[in-house]
Amino acid sequence: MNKSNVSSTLLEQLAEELPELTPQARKAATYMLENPLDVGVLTVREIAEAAQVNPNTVVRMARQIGFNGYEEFRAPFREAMRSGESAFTDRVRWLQDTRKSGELGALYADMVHNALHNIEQTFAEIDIDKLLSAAQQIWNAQNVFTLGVGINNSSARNFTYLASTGMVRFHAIPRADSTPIDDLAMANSNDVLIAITCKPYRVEVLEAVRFAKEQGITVIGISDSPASPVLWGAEHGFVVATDTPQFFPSSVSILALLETLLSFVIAVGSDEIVDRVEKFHQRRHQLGLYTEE
Amino acid sequence: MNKSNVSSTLLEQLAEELPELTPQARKAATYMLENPLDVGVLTVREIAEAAQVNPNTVVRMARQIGFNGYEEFRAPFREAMRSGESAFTDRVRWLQDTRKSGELGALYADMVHNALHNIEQTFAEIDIDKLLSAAQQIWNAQNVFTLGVGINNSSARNFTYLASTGMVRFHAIPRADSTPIDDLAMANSNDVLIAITCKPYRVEVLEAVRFAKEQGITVIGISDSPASPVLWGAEHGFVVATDTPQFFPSSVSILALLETLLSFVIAVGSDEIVDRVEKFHQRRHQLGLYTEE
DNA sequence: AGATTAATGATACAAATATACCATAGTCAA
DNA sequence: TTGACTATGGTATATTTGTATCATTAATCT
Repeated sequence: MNKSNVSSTLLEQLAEELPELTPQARKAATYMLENPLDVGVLTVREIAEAAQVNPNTVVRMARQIGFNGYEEFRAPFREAMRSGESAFTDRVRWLQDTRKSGELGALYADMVHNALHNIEQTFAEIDIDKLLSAAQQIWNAQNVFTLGVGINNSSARNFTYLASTGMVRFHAIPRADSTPIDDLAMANSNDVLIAITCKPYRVEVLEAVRFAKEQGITVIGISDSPASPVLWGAEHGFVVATDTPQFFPSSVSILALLETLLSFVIAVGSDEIVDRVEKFHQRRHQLGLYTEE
Repeated sequence: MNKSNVSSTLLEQLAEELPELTPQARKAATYMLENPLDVGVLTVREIAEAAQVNPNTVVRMARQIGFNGYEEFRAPFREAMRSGESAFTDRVRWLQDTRKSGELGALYADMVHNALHNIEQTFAEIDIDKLLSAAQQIWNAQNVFTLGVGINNSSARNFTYLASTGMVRFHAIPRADSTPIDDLAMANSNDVLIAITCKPYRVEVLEAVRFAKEQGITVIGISDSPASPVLWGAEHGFVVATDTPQFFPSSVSILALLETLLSFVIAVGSDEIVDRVEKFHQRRHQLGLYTEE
């Protein structure tokens, strides 16, 4: 983790001075901050082209930062790349270095290691065909309810939000001031329920799943154990890993799974979705919700 | 993404043809094999100097390998370094197997690979000391507001929910039917604002950050670029990687970062928190919210 | 041995590079 | 408005770059 390498401190400096820079220079600097590897490799014209600015601006930017020119500015980047110290070199190496730097370094490494391991484990266990058939049922459904209470509510909302930008009839439940079963009252066999709960299992969720099955709703269960009751009667079940060195479980792989599931739905759903998403964002740009650039 | 990267096969080819090369050319080739990073960065003269050969020899060597010149020979090296593929070896071998199983297998592998890579990249860039000082300020704060709109709202809620099981005065904003600034109206210099926004940046969030700074609130910014305006005036800034092969950005590493931040807060906050969490769950068990086992 | 060829180095040159210089388009104060 | 000033783009230039050419050396073979 030793980030005392030349380029990273230089990048920090660049980030600090970013607001002081002239608009075009900032555009150039922004590109370089986001693509530091390019700096070491590309020429003035090339990077100007990539950053969509005038080559001159690149040189001027380097001057505003305090160098004599682009060449001088680029030197430390090249040096960093040559010696391989440019970021994200060896994953294992920096994790090990981190381990040595005190207690918190160890905690940090554990957290990262766990996150990576959870994702690996989760996706290693999952059957692509099952994921696909779940995605198909979602695509064909009339309504899709995603149920998570407590910590998992945020995952349900995340998924629903993403899905809603391209498709209609996605609902995160329970809604505020409601209960899962109430929210499912109107659902029927054309609908899908994605139910998420991990140990210790929340009774509302299990009850909702039971209710859903009675109604003929297709149930996709997500849990942290293959023995979980949410998977019992579920048409599709996915098991995620949620370990942390902390008292709380990690939602990272649940989210990763949901994102992947959504990507499958999109793949199944063809281009229709893409168009809708574009319009969604266009509308928002027009509304001024986003800053330009 | 595709790890059948150009440079490595090129290097293999170079190694194979090494014996056929002329002595000086071999000297040059040997140096390049041992210092492939140099190739992407150095000029003919520079690398000739480094390899202790005549500049001409370098060009001739490239020709003997089958290129039109050094420039053409160097191109794949530069490209590899630009995209950062020169550094890391693939984490999970099973991903490559997956790749072969059809289109959806490739999508699956891409999603997983991205999730892993995003986490790696995110945590490789983050400075533990900064994370620690952010955690300390959170622990010492009177109120902690976590702000995310759109997709990031779920991350804010997730973090707030987790934190609230062990600590009081955490708030996810904007609350329903409210605006970020309204929710911050009561905040002051004893408080902390964690502001999350990724490209395209949401103006509400930027405005809230500006407002927060005026009020003297400590700002922790989380974004997907070191050039992001949320980081400009922020006391602490963290950059996360959010790439996906999809139209939507991934929240996975944001969540992983927040979980790690929370674990640091807990580490800073000593055992107090642990006790409270235990009581929190005991209470819930008593209330019958959980199923036994 | 000398004759022939391959390998290497020195120098020359055209293209590309970073940058200096100048012109123009905005921007703000008076 | 006008005028001063800043930011930006276009063009010119000195330098560096990759490469071609030629001279020299070393190796190989009658």
